[in-house]
Amino acid sequence: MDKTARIAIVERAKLFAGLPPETLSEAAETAQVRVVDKGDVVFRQGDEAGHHFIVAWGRLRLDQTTPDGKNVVLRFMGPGDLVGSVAVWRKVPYPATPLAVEETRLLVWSDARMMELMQAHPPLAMKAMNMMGGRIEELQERLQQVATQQVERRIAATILKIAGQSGRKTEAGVEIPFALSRQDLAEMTGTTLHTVSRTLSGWIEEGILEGRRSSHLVICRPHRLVEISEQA
Amino acid sequence: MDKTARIAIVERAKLFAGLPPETLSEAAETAQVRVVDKGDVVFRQGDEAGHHFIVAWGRLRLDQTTPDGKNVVLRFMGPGDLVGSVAVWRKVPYPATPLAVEETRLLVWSDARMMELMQAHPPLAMKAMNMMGGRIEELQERLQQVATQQVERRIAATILKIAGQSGRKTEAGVEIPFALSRQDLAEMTGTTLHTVSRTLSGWIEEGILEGRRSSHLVICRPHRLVEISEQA
DNA sequence: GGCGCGATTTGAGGTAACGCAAACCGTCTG
DNA sequence: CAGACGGTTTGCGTTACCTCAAATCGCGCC
Repeated sequence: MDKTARIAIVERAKLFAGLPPETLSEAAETAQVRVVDKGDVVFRQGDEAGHHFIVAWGRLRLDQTTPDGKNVVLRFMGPGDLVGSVAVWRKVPYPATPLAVEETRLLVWSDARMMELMQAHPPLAMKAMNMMGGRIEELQERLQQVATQQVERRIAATILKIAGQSGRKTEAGVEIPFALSRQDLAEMTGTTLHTVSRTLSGWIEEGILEGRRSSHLVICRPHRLVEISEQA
Repeated sequence: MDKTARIAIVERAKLFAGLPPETLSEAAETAQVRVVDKGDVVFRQGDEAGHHFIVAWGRLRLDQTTPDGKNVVLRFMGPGDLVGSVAVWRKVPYPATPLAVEETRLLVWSDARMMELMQAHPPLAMKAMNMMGGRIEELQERLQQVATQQVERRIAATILKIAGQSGRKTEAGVEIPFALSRQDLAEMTGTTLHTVSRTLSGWIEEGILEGRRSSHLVICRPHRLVEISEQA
């Protein structure tokens, strides 16, 4: 990966978006590159946090495992997303495990390097706070959903959110361009894969979705899903 | 409120803790003071965000109302806690409403003033990120709880967390020193006040708690509550 | 002291969603 | 192509929790 490519990645990253070219250039130069195969993890929940990552290509699923062995999917992350920084800044162990659901390439900065960058370029700190704020809002919204809405609405909202982040238009509708299992959806919405399967089956019957038995999900009637996600 | 008092408050605030005296002094000088009566709000969800607040004395309940009229209690806040900043930094409307559950006094900074402070004192930005990170972790933990654990465990964990933040030792046990209704607990744990009431009744029977019919909750056997919050 | 309001308690019945279990189906492997 | 495997689908009994409803209590107010 040459420098131009790195700059392009850095430029697209939410953390650096809109910053002056010198900043981008310096950030790109000081980054390492790391490739993670499908199924492998970037780091593990509980590891000491020493590095910041930005996704260049690929897709990660951020998992949190509870003491009693249950798993929660906190979010999916794609190009431009920042991974691990919250823990590094707080000097606490990584609170979750990012697992590659497809081959993924990341830019890496050590704690020290990122610190230098942020001190040399103050707007970076502002950007970082902005991003963290976004995470807080997202989490508050999800908490509210899980706490007040019933399963069908949560599943609909979750699929729509993923489609909004990563969906691609095709002839048939909006496609989610990676393997998203019923188990994943269950662990994002706080339900069981059985309930997710039943719910999706229903929607496929009604022509809202396509994608029986794995393959990628395609949303044929997004508007209908929105209705479900908003229904009283 | 004189300057010494303000400095004492600023010093205790998590945002300023450990910073050099000049910083504290400058922060204290540039703050306004605001008093909010019990039952009144500091601002409303949806208002344009223009001010940062730090709780000096008193207690706030942070409420988020959903489009369909349901309410979620995001957290309780006491002395030292920062209110509103996430929205100000993100330049989005306040996403929730802080309501005073007792008379509360706050220090106030305009967006511009806080910006100046942060530019003059870079460690402030670090502190701010640290606090936001803490919120993220807290929210992730609560999401995990609501998504995977059953109601009894969630209520136990919530009471313990509140006791940890605000509890006071008394002869009978740890007391939660403000009015915490069953409705509040229900809106924090994603259940109904009926279920909370039944659960607490059970615990009072068993001597784990005291506090039938309002009055303040007292935790007589904290260890037992911890067991419940961890039980498989 | 009597009254009325809001919070709490408790009961009874219903149901959304879970847990278990079995069948099903692509896909990869040898 | 047979076989095994992992994700999925579906049925059925169970249950934790909700909803509706009523009784009870504490407190402030006149």
